[in-house]
Amino acid sequence: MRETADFTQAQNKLGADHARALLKALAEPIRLQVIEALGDGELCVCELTEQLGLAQSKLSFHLRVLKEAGLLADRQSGRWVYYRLRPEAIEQLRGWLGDLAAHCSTPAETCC
Amino acid sequence: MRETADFTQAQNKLGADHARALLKALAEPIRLQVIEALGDGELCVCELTEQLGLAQSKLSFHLRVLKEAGLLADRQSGRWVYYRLRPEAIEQLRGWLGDLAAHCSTPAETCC
DNA sequence: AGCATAGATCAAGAAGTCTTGATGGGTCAT
DNA sequence: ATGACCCATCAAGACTTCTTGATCTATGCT
Repeated sequence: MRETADFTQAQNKLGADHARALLKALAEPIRLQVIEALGDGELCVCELTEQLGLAQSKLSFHLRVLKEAGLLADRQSGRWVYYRLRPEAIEQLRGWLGDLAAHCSTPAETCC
Repeated sequence: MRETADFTQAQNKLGADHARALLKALAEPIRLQVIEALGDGELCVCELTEQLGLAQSKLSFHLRVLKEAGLLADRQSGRWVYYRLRPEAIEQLRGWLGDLAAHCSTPAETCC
């Protein structure tokens, strides 16, 4: 199972695949650290590498996952690439979870 | 990385580990199907097996993951084990995501 | 042009997760 | 007590994802 789709475009309604990509992207400690590190504003890869103490290619791998899920946006400036959060993505996921929870209100019944 | 913790207890604040377990649990198509199937109310394993067309041991594996994440509760009655949703877990995750998004509001600054 | 730095990508191996089929424990009916 | 059924668990293999180190491209400096 490979995640190749690019979910960068903002959408009001999240498809199940996009939601899964977001969930999977967030369910990883390193990626969560990246998210938190970017909470204070945009950073370039070298700064992130240093702050998190990660190998460059490892960080690059996780940045790609986050970006493909739509959680990050990047911007090149000279030699540097700056990554920043797209909080809309988190909000979209929250909305999706809300819809999911809304489906879970029917009263129980017997089975078998 | 093995998830052994039992997050069944309701808590107002979600720890990062629990949040990750929830995210990971939801980021799987079969487990999502289970959640959706249980949206209409509690079902026993044999019903789920039939509805989703899954091998029994496969379903059992995923039920365990969902239960350990706190998304499901179970109840034994005679020979049958009934599983039901714990929508609080989804709400907790929504809350956690809200907190995460709240951290992402600081203005950008230069780096390197 | 030549060199240094930032970062992406790739291939191979390590680690994690899922699937499959077999086994075992508990409950009920006979 | 025997047998049938429901379900959990286990071990082995299949498949994904992550890590590591090397290589490659692009930018900018001298």
